[in-house]
Amino acid sequence: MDEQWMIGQTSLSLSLNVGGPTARRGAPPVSKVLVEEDFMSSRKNHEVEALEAELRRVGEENRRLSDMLRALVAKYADLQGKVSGMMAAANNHHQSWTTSEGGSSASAIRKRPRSDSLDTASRNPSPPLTAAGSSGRLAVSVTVGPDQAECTSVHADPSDLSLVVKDGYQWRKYGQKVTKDNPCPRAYFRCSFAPSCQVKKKVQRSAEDKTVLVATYDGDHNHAPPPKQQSSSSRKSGDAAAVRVSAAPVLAQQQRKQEASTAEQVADRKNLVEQMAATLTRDPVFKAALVSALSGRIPVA
DNA sequence: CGTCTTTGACCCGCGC
DNA sequence: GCGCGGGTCAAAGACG
Repeated sequence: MDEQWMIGQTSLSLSLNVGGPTARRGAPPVSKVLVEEDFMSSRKNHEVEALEAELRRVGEENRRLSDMLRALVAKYADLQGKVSGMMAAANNHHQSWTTSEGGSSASAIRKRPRSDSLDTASRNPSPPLTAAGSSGRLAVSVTVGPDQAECTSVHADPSDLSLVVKDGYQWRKYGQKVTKDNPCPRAYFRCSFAPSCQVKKKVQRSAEDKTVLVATYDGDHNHAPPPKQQSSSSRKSGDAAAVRVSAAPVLAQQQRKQEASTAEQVADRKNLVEQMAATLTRDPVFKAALVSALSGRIPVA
């Protein structure tokens, strides 16, 4: 976005020459015509003045909007830095409790089904996986309520009005409701990958920040996440219905498909891990967070 | 044609 | 008992 260009565009100088006598050539100097021309000229002058006033007003507004935009961009950069820091810290924290703490911390954060899956990107506080085609969505935070409901806030494209949080699972929307405390509607989803899976998901835009989608997960999946190539690429919600119609054979089929594509997935994951590692090591924020985390663990003399 | 989303209606729990 | 609000159902239309 080129703000300077936009600002520059507002300083328009209209070289208008309205109602000038040059337009007429060879016409006899008739007084009546002159009077009319004077009248027209003064009228058009008024119009020009009005237009110029309007232009000035629009220019002012444009400057104001530009200032707001600059402030917004600054805030965005600031927030982005903070998010990077948080994600680096979360990664560090995640590693610390998965590697050193074992069972005790598992009660604080509910274990996720197959959390190593690539498709659970939006549920894990990991860097944004742009390669996964998540349309610019960015997981910001994951919290767990006392009733085992896991709450995920996802930054969404404000222009995207859908309440879809891509987490790699297949969801079937079964309801939508406007709640009292939030003008944005809440959408209700059920896991459609396995008919026996009782997981439910509620997705609602945050009342404070409408670009934030808040997804509340209720329950645990009793199945592995669907293979990546089947999730919401060709279809909006994948092959959910086939699973519902005849569960057992299709599930077996899914398992076979999964086994067949395991080698492919392993290669994909390797690639992704390498990409993520390269990205992270280039990121100065991550480096700084890593240094501070390591210096906290390794006593520096 | 099968499946999904939409949306109004219905159900149920809770507070008064 | 009544009203309110959240959650779910199910018919209808859309879509691939």
